[in-house]
Amino acid sequence: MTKLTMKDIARLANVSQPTVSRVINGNKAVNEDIAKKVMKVIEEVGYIPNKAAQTLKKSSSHIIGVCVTEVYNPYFVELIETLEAECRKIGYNILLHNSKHNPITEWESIQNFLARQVDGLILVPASDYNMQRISELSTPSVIITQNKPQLDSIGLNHLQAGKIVVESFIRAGHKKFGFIGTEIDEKFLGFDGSLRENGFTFDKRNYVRLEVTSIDNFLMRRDIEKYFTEVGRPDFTCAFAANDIMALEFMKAAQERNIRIPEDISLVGFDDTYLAKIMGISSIHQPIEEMVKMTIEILQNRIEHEVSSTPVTIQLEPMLIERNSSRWKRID
Amino acid sequence: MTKLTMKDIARLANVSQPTVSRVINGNKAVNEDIAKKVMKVIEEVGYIPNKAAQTLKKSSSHIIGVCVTEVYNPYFVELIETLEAECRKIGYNILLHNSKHNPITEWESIQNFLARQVDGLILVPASDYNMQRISELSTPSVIITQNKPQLDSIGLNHLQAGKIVVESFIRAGHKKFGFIGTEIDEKFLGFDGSLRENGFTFDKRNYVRLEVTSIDNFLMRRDIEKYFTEVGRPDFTCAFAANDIMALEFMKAAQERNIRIPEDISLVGFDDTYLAKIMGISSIHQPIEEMVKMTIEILQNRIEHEVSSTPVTIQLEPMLIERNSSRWKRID
DNA sequence: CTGTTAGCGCGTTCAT
DNA sequence: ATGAACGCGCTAACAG
Repeated sequence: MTKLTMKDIARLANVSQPTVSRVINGNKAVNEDIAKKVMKVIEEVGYIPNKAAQTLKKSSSHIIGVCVTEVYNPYFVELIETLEAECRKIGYNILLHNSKHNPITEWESIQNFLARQVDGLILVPASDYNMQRISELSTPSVIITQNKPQLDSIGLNHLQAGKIVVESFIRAGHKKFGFIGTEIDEKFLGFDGSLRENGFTFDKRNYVRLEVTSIDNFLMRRDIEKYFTEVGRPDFTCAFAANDIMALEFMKAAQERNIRIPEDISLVGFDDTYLAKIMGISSIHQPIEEMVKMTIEILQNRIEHEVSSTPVTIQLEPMLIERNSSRWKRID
Repeated sequence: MTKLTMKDIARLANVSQPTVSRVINGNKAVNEDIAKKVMKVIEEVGYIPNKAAQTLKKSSSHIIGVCVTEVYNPYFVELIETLEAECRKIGYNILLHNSKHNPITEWESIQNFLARQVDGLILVPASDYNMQRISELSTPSVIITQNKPQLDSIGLNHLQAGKIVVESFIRAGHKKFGFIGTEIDEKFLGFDGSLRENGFTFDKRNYVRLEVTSIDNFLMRRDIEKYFTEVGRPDFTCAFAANDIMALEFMKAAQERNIRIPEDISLVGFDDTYLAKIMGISSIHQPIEEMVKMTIEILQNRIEHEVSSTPVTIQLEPMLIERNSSRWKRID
């Protein structure tokens, strides 16, 4: 079966090609009987309009380009799934790329999106590197999970997240604090800042540092093992991990050294993914659905109304979900 | 910055539009100086060719449509990531859909792929429902993870996987066998068949059955809880789970009831995902990279040579990776 | 080597 | 209400 075009349908239905176009696009100005006949032919032969031609003609593809930084973390998978579902509801498809935290790759992806005539971009940014030129694009874009001044963005208050965790640790009687992550980000700054506010200081040796490039099981485990080898038994009684995977990896590595969670070390993760739920790890909840819905609303607005006013910045508040990994009162 | 076309570049470089096209497509029959000038202009203004127009002209989009059944299982995430990486290497993008085990959704996705002029399809089938009409498409397609007679397919020998697991259980001294899954599939048939061959029978009450629709943490857990509530302490000393998530959920639910893994119940999962690695769950390894590479090779062949010979069927052999969840000799 | 011409499949005037 | 004609941006065939 060779590809059919509108012309073929027109011939089969004894009408002109524009009439077929009108029928397909629900143009009312067309005789009902003719419309029915055309529809019948379309059904019979299984004709599907060529979106490349439609895109070319309307300079709109009904595709949203999405670029995330990783998919190892189930949080992003859930994010993508929700994005896809919500986009589908309003008639958009998603073109998905993975920058793997690499700004060069991110920019290549964006070029590709533009070449494919996407109507909008949704980005989990790999770094600040591309933000400026993204803001200069004629294609509207929204940053998700983080806030960036130059662009429409919708993120979580990471500073506040760090603070919430510190406060819960302090309430539970902890005095020595650990952090598990890849970099000095806002989560850490909130964590560190809140410690100071409460009269504590963060001991740098309690930073379990993973490489940004350690985004698989083997590499993360290696970094954590390295920490234990260098430091021995950790000098903290509670720890905040930058995401649930890190929390889980740390928990397993600790348990193998007979460090009990939460008795010896209380643990809080980030993202509140299914991993945290299954494993009973406390975690900072990110309201994915809310974020996604707002993101798409903003984007759709930009696409349809093209109002290039000042960037919209929305910041959602984090919530700590307490589970067994941190349900422990410290008495000493 | 409004969208630029080849015509604009041509004007800026004082050449004709087809010359720009030649330069971009690396056509050698073009004066070097002119080529350089054109390239310079392209660089300066940041021109990107319109792929919708290219697609329309060449009736080839350089897109592969991929439709999977779920993304909750990290196995599929890894599969998708590998597919994307391999496709990118040969200049293809991926359009990703999720059928959520629904054949209707699957067919809609395929229609969408065809509308977008994809050059090929890669499918994790939702059921046999669409196989026939997929085989009648003019767009080449390959089924991955399972074997289907009508189509090119590359899968794992699931029967053999069930058999391997049974044999390892028997060697460890087990006599009462459990299965955790959603349906009577080949894994189960291999498991059950091998039990018979070895003089055992599978007790239906030892089937921990999850709904096909239970593809998230909450629902799977509910199904497993239901099993424990109905059956009480399971009457098996070893169990084979249809995937790693199920294995993990079962493990956690069991442990909460003071059933020890592996001492009381030895456990083997399926897919050998990072979950199994982190949690020390034995699992059947699926050679993702090998599968993906072969899939793409077959597809590329079909796309380029269009040889519609008989379907290619490749079946890879499973391998059991033993970890702590089943390292236990049963003596009774 | 380069420019002119045509046409991919569709939506959109403009006539009728 | 319908058809003829045009053009979206690009590649390919053909002249010159």
